[in-house]
This record gives sequence, structure tokens and C-alpha cells, in this order.
Amino acid sequence: MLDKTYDPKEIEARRYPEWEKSGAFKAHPESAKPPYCIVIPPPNVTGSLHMGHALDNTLQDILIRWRRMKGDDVLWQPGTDHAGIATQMVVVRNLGQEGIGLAVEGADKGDGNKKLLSRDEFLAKVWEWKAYSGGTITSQLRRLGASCDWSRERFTMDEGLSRAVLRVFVDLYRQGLIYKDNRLVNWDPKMLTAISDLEVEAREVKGHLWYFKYPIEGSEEYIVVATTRPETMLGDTGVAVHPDDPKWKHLIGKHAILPLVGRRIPIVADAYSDPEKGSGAVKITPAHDFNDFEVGRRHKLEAISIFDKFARVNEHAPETYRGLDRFEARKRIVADLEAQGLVEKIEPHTHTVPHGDRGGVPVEPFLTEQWYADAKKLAEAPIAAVRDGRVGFVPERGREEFFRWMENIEPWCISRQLWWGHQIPAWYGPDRKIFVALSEGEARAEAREHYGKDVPLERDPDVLDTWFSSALWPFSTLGWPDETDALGKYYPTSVLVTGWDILFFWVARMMMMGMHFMTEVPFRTVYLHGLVTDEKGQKMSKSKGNVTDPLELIDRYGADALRFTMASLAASSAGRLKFTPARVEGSRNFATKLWNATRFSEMNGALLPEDFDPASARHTINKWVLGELGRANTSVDRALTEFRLNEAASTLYEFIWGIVCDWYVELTKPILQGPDGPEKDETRAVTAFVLRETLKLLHPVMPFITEELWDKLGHRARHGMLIGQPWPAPTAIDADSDAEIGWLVKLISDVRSARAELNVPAGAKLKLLVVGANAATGQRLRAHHAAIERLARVDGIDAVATTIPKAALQIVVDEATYVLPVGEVIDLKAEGARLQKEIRKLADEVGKIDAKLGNAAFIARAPEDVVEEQRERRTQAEQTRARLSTALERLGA
RNA sequence: GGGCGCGUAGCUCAGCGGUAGAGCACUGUCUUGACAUGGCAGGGGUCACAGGUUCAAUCCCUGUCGCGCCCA
Repeated sequence: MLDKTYDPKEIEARRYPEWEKSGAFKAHPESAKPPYCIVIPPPNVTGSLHMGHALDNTLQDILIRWRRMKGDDVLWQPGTDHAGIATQMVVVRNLGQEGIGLAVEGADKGDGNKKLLSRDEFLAKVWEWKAYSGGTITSQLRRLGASCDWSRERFTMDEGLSRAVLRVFVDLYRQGLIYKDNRLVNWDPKMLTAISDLEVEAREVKGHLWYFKYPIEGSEEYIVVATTRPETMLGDTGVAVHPDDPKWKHLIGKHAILPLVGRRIPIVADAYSDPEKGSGAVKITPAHDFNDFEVGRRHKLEAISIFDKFARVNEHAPETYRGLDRFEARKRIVADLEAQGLVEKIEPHTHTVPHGDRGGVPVEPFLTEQWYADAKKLAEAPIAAVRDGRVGFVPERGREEFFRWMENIEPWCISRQLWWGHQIPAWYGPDRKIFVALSEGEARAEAREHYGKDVPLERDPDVLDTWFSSALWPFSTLGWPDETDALGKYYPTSVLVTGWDILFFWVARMMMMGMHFMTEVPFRTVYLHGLVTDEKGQKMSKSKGNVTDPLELIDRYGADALRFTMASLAASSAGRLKFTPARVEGSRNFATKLWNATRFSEMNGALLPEDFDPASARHTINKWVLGELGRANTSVDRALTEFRLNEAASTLYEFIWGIVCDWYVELTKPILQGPDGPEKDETRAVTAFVLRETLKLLHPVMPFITEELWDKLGHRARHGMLIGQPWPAPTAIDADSDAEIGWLVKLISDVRSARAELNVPAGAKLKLLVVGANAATGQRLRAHHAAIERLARVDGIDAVATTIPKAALQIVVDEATYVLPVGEVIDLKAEGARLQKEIRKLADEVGKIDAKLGNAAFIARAPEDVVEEQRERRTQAEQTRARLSTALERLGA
């Protein structure tokens, strides 16, 4: 017998290890079954589970468990990435608390007592940290119920994946698709590294617009430039005005003298300047602004870099400012210009400032040499693959987003000035000649060939962008560059499940690398879901203090409840999924409901005969519920096929709670609790059968409770664990049973409503007199009298009533009128009012339908079946109305 | 500024050319041998606004307003 209460905690702790130990999660590349593969979006190895992970992995696990039951050879490939910047940042911070720093060139040495770590020493610390915290997220995924094949777990920095990274870098370099270039990059002065365009986020900042007067050479005149970043003026090499700007066009071709610096800078005509904005004239600092860089190139202006990598003023600026931090420099420069009377005005100004998404400080456009991948070239094949449908998006608009990004793609800066990551396999000769090779040995050989002798080589200190290795994930995790069985079987993978926010970072780049190295798409479908936010739609963040911890929810309500909630949330067409814990509570209640229904069936001896065949069911109520089960099965299966996971969840909810618990269990109570006989035997069997099949249908969404109940009901002893069961074939729908039970449900509901509206005490049992019932209804009444008596609280049914008391409730269902004598308890006026309200509603409906049917255009142009349906509805409504009128007269009110 | 998405019950959201739905919240009622983490019944919506297409629009089209996201 099941426990009285459902305790998810105890169940979940027990079930997961069982699955894992049994090998149920394992893929079988050698099997003949069709493959179904999902590669997990690798979480940060030292991270911990947040709501986004909970959503993403729940959706994946639902698909995986479903396909496993459908008979596929399933591989859910797990693993983690090394998250270069994030991890390095955490370890640096931890070390900082112990008074340990990094031996980074030019860095502040502090008080001099600080211990400084070399690169190798630091890396040892990071691996220590990884060993310490690396298991956290994978154990948390287990608590969620994720059925990944852990025996195949990979890490972007492990030996195999590192080999893949090397190979890709070397190949792309040799193919000219990776190159070094000196361009402006987004520089993070806190992390001291370049970052890619995607790692920059625009934040709205309240700042100022400063108007500076630059004197014109050989004149008393000034040109006024407006800027949000005064400190960059030290690097100005020009001023641009719009060619048609009447205010400034006379100065085109002249020169200004840059204040504080004294440099002579040209005034050039360029449409980049907007005469409406600021003063209309723009100072041009090619080395510190992406737009200015372009303007500078058009007019051959010099690019003078005035900051070092810490964003401190460097030696290219006048002595007095050297060494100042950029914000300190700003203050000094404004003050100095003010002192010289060169500040015209200062306006408050709100604008967006690019910030590094990890370090959180404003990024500095910085002129440096970096490694780039030729994204434009690599994007060609992916664009074509999506264009011709080799990759589909769910929802479809992901396609357009994808094109918009891919068709306007910029070179991808792949080098990072970090220590934690894949070090770039490039070595420099004494003359800075580059040798890119798979190993130092190979590089040496190449160098020897080139120089004709051995020369000292120096390895590039930089590492690769973490996304560079993540981009290889769908094939590197399967064994590439080796030609493994797994690679042959599971690539291309089936579906990639991830959030919109990661479409460009990761999905697009996997497409590039997949097409290039595998000449085939990495996945057939990209399923994109929204971002989990708090209930106000605010992004969850530690600093805002609005984060919900999924582990806490699991502790409180169970993983199944969280999973069910995540599945229900999955549809939202907006990009946000507003999350409220109340939903999880509701899902937990749903689990409890299933638990109790199962308990009820157990108490009533609902055992399933080994050879039970649902097609053998003879009783209407049983045929009906089997039909409903079949409907639920088909609907869940279709919903999952079409990635409408919320629909699968709501179908299961409605079936289990709304059909099985509310009606089937209630309607069969008289049978189960009545005398023994074939009807009782069949009902017990069907109850057990429906519950057993329901566990299968629900298992992908709520694996723990279903596995538990499966075991407790004895199915495991006979068939093994639920996780390995085949998905059931849908049971047949019987139209006659549907009609009959539909009638029964309506009759009971209507009687209950009338009783409640008239305040008939819930405990009062009334007689049921039936007027005008035809033979079929008479038969139904006899067949279901026990259920009606119980659920409608009726004491005896007279199917062919002749004398009808005045004081009675009257209900019309189809051709018959049902009369419930209530003696003096009832307020006849109230019953009259109730009937009149019903009559009015029906009359309104008839009126509306008449308006339609009276419209010649409707009759002529609407499809035949729609017209017929309206006629049918009119007849029904009119007949019911007439019968209610008769009932009203009878009441004599 | 450009692109996209969203405005449906008090809240969070499904739905979708022909009877407007769910969960939560709310009201009344019931401790009936599965379940009070529950049962039964109920209230609550000119489906943002304005035009258009259509026999018929919450749904399709256009515009307006509000909100959000992405890209500049």
C-alpha cells in the first residue's frame, strides 16, 4: 500500500541512482535502433544550476525520455565548458582574498608583499578550483532528473576536445580562415583582454555632453565639438563636419589646433557628422572609437593610441596626464579646458555605453593585434543550409534572426589575453614570423625548414575564446577528429535546445564549424526558448536579489513539480518566461493528486491481469475512459513531435485530473465498491490499465513519481523500470461511449449546479423524476443510476414519472426534463428566476443564430457544414428553451 | 534610428477565421472511506485602440498607442 502522503524528496534521492546504475541513460552506438541525439549546452564547469539551466535541461530531458520510449537509440551528450573569463575571474578573486596576485606585466604590485603567481602556478590553482567545484553543476543536473549519458561526459579542456581545438585552429589557419590583424577591438580593461562584439552589452548611462572649443589655425575662430568622452581628445587627429552644414562648411580643409596637446588636426567633410546632433562637428579619435576609426580611414587620419591596457593614459599623451586612469584623466582634462575658457557648455546626456558582460566595466576600443576567424566566409555554408531547410528553427522566426546576424557578420576576434583556456598553437621566430602547428615539435621543424637552422621560438601567450571550443561541441564530444562509431551514428544531432540569448554566440558558431569540418549541419532542428525572469519580467540577477534557486524549489516541491512547471512555461511567445513559485506549488499538487488516485486504485484492488486487452472492454464507462486515454496519448505524442511541450503538459494535466480523477474514478466507485462480478473485474482491470499507461505518458515530464508508482504497482517486477518501457499505442475511441458518458456528465453537472444555485443543502438527497425520456435515455438511466444517485445526491430515480409536484427543481437535458422535488425547503421564486435566466440565455442564442441564418450571404458563401452546424445548434437551443418554458409553467410561479 | 515580438479574466499565460480557456487569486459550500496539497458550485473578459479584408475577425491586413528584446 502506498504511503498516505507523497514525499518527493525521499523518492527522488532513491530513484536517480537506480537509473544511472542500471545503464538506462546509456547510448548504444552499436544498436540498430535509429539515433536520437541532443548535445547539452555545456554549462560553466565551476557554475551552479540556475533557473535557465533548469528550464533548458528539463525540456531536453523530456524530449530525450520520450524518444527513448519511442524506441530510438538515444544519446544525450553531457559536459561542461571551461568558461575562460568567468572562471579566471572567480579564481583571481579567490586568490585576491588570500593576498595572492598574478604576475601580469605592468600590473599594480600593491604593497609589494603580494605573492605573484606565474602562469603555470595560476593554472594549477584553476585546476584545483575545478576539481573542487567542478562536480556541482552535474550533480545538480542529476537532481533535476536529467538522463544524460554520464559515461560520455566531456569537458572543453579535456585531452580529446583540446586536440579537436588544435586541429581546427591549424586547419583554419592553413586555409586562410584564421589570421592575425591589427584592428580596433573591444578591450576589457578590468579583465585585460580583448572580447568579441557579442560579449559587449550596451548599458544606458547618465552622462554628459561636453562642448569644447578647438581654435582654428591662423584665426580667432573656434570650431565647437561635442563629446561624451573628453579624455579621448588627447588622441584626436581630426574634426569632421557634414559637407553641407552651413554652420561649419567654410572650415573644411582648414586645421584646428588641439588644445592641451597642440597637435595640428585637419577639419574634414564627412557625412558621418550629423548637423542636428551636438554642435554638428565631431572630434575624430580613430584609435578609440569604432566610428572614428572608419572616418579616420576614409580621410587617412593617424590613429594615436593614448591608453595602455589598463586604460591609463600612456606616453603618446602630454606628460602631465600620463599614468592617469581614464576617468581621472577625464576630470583633469575638463578642468584644464575650463581653465583655458575652452568649454562652451556641458549638457546632461543619457547614452548607451558598451560594457564587458563579465567584468562589468566600460570596454575601451583598443588598437591591438589579435587573432581573427573569417566569420563571413564561414557563415556562407550555414546560411545556405538554413535557407534550404536542412536546419529548421522552432519557433520559425529564429530563422530570420539567424540570417540577420549571419549576413552582417564581422570578423570574429578569437584571441583572449587570459591564461585559462586553449593556448593558441602559434610560435614566433626571432623575426616574428608565425609558425602554426599541432605541436611545438612540428613548429620547430617548420622553423628549421624556413630558417635553415634551429632558432628559438616563442609561443603565443594568448588563449582562444571559450566559444571557439564550444563551437566544435556537436562533433568534438562525439570523438572528432577520430572517426568514432558515435560520430558516424549521432552526427548530425537531432535537435539543439537553447535560449534565444545564445543563438549568435553558440548556435551560429556551431553551424559554421560543423559545416566546415563535417560538411554537414550539426543539428536538424534548433529549438529556442525564452529567458526565465522574475514575476515582474525582470532578468534574474544576484545584484538585484531577485534570483530563484531551482534547488530550493526542488527541495520544497520536488523535481517533478519544477519540471512540470518548466514544461508548462515553455510556450510563451514573448521572449520572457515570468516565473512564479505558485506555479510549482500547483504542479506539486498535481503530483499529489496522481499519487492519491493511484492509492485509491490500490485500495480497490485494481490489479492488472497479465493478459489484459483493452479492446476486450465491454462496459461503456470503461470504453469511454480508454478512448480518452487514447486521445491523450495521441495528443501528447503530437505535441512533443511539434515541440509544443506546454501543450503536452496541459493535456496530461487535464486528462489525469479532469478526466480520470474527477469523472472516471467517481463514476466507477459504485462498481468498485459494489458486488463482485464481471463488471467489477473489468473496471478494476481498466482502472489499473489506465493508470499504468498514464504513468508512461507522464514519465518524460515527471520521471520520479511515475517510476515510483510503476514500481509500487508491481509493474517493475514484471517489465523492468519505467524509463525503459516502450511508448504505448493509443487505445481506441468509441463514439457511442463518448456520447453516453457525455450525457451522464452533463446530467450530473446540471443537477449539481441547480442544487447549488438554489442552496439545496449538500447533504439532502432528492428523488429524481424524469419526464419525456425516450427509450435510449431510459436505458442510460438504468445503466448509470448508481453513479447518478451518488454524484448528484439523488435518492431513487423514477424514469417514467407521471405526477409531478409543484415545488421542484427542473433540469432539461436533451429530450427529457429532470425533476427534483424539494418540498417546502425551496424558494419557488428563486427557481423561477433560475429557469427564466436559462430561458433568456437560450433565446439570446437562438436570436444570434437566426441573424446568421437570415443572412443570405452567409447561406450562400459559408461552407455547408458550418451552416448545418448552426441549424443544428438552433434546433437544440430552441427545443431546450421550449422545455424549460414548460417547466416554468409547471412551477406556476 | 532599424528589425522582431508582445498587449486576452485581479495576476501569470494558453488559444485562434464560425460556442472565449487554464493555473493562481476570489466567493459560497462540503471534513461523503483516494486526496483539505482536496471535493462541489460560482463570479469575473466590448480578447489595447482605430480602420480594412471576409458571409463571419480575439484570430488575417494597415495604422496608432503602450511594453519588451535584438541590432546600431
